[in-house]
Amino acid sequence: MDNRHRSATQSDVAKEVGVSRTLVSFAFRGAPGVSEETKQAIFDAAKRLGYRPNAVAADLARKHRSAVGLHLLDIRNEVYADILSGVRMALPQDGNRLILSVSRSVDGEDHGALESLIEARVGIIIAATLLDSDERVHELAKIVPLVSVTRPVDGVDSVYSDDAAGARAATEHLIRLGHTRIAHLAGPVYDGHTVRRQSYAQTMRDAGLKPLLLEADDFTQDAGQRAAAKLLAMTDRPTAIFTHNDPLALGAREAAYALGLSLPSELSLVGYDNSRTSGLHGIDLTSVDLHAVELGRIAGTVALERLSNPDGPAADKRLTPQLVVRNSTAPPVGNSQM
Amino acid sequence: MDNRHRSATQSDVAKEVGVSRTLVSFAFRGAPGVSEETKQAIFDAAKRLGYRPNAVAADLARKHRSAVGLHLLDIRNEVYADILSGVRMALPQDGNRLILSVSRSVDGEDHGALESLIEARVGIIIAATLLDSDERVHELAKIVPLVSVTRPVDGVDSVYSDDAAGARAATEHLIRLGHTRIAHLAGPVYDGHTVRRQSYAQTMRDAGLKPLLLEADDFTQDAGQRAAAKLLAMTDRPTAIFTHNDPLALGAREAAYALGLSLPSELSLVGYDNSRTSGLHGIDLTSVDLHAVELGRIAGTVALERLSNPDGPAADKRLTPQLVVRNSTAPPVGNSQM
DNA sequence: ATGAAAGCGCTAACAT
DNA sequence: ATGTTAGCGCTTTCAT
Repeated sequence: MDNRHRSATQSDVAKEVGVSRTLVSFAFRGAPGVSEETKQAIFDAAKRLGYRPNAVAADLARKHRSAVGLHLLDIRNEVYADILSGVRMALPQDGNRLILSVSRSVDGEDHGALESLIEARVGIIIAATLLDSDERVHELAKIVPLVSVTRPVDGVDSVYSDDAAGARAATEHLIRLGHTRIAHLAGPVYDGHTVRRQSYAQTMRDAGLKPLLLEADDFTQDAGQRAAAKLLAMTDRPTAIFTHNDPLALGAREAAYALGLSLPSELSLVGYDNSRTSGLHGIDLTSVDLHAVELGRIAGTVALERLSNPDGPAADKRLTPQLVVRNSTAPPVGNSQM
Repeated sequence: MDNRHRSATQSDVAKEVGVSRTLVSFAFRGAPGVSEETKQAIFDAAKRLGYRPNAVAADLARKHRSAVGLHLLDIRNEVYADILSGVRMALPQDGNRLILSVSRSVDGEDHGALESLIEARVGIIIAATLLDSDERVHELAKIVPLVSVTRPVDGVDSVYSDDAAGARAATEHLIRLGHTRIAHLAGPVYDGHTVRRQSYAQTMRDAGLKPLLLEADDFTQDAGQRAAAKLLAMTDRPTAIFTHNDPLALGAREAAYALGLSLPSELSLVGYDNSRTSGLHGIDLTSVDLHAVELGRIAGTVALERLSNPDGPAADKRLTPQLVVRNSTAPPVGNSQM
């Protein structure tokens, strides 16, 4: 009884018109060698029968796979939504199916996610963000072409932002304002995701300052709030915090207000993402723009290229992030020593 | 040369082990009737050859289609990201492929979007939000099972929030605070998407007040800012604005600040969505929560049910929204008369 | 427990 | 211009 929605096939159309299936196939793909007359007859019959091409069967018959698998770490994070919309922009209107896989939670074990994309026989996987180990990423890349977004992986198509430069710009901005006790609120640690913290630490040391790093247990606003609360409870609490991403910064912001602190006079804050929220009046969060939409757009383009040229050299597209200074950062006040 | 990534098939495994394809198929689906011994041999060989089941071919061979097509109006709107994550929660870990289709822009012509989902032969389409005419929705539903999220459609599985109640609650909240010049900032008009404005207008009239409605040309923050700027430039400008959604409200907020107004003393604002942003310190936007994640979760559940019972009666799940009062609303001040 | 064979809806040589 | 035939990788009767 599953045939309630069974649709007509090429055979049905062929029978109706009185021609072979081949002609129907040709007609629908605009292949040459079908007379105008029969073409019309075929389209008419198709319409009458409500025939729709079955893209899946077509893909199976053709050898090549055109579907694009998109893996998103956390769709509720604006960055990933932006990447998704960038990818969409790059893909042709009606060309490649987009098969989505979103991580359930940041459990580090993205296993199932990519696995299901592979079983769906996508022609390529765009992954933003891969949390797996470098080793495993290489294994996966052997099975299916991979475009790593947000994280550079050797020998694998990579589209990312220069995190070292971004973190340096953020840290230097705070140092230049006169801050000395600058903390970095990082996320959980994963292969390929420690660039920002390292660049921060290096920049601090280069300035003769002591790095103060705290890891949040997730990349969310709540995690940021919890972690920042600890940071702000310290006897010699930092006068500035630079966070791994905007949600974390927004969480830190809540923690600060909960303590009655006011920004930026008593605490300077720098986020990372330059999400729409950060530009809102009253939020005014200084943040590093990593051009997420652009990242997605380029990733989509790279994927398309890879699909048509499987053996070309791995792409390595690095965008330069941009520090957007707003009103959440200011020089430290003299009496904020305690 | 496309075979660089060609993976092993059941035949390859069968050959390697020295059994028939049938056994391999059985073994991988856990079908009964395969001895432990051969099962082991099969799995071993599969591993050796790097065999991966081809879910697409399997779907083709089986008659029923298990893939779920998800249509999202605007992924950069948090509501849709929430719906997506709700849907994900409802679908079994590794069960149903999720094929995504996102509208390029709000051009009203979602045509291609759903069309490509149909050609991808998904078993069901979860659509949030359908902008098409009622008539066309019914046509589509004849071709493939449809779950309409966010908008009730007669005879079609629908999962939505009681917009009339939400809009009424918002409007009454403002009336109760003492406002009389309350404007409604609506979005572009589409079939099935005028409930909020109508409920607002009705509530106003019921209170003996005159509705003041303005349509933004999109559902975005920018559109909201543009439209609100007009509203606030009126000689007898409203003392309160209730918007169709949060981005629109956030835009109105920017417009207000750009004019040097302060909230909520000089302008009360009520949004709709209760997005994360609205709860931020300094934003504090009073908003109607439509439980987007829950909407998605239920839609996923309904879709699964429909897949296993194509002929059941259409589901009609209506959630009750909740007004969340924050600090963007207050009584009008006496001297705000102009 | 195991295998043979037909078929899912389509494409792609290879005829005619 | 049109038709024939063999697959694509898998599931599923039906035999054995």
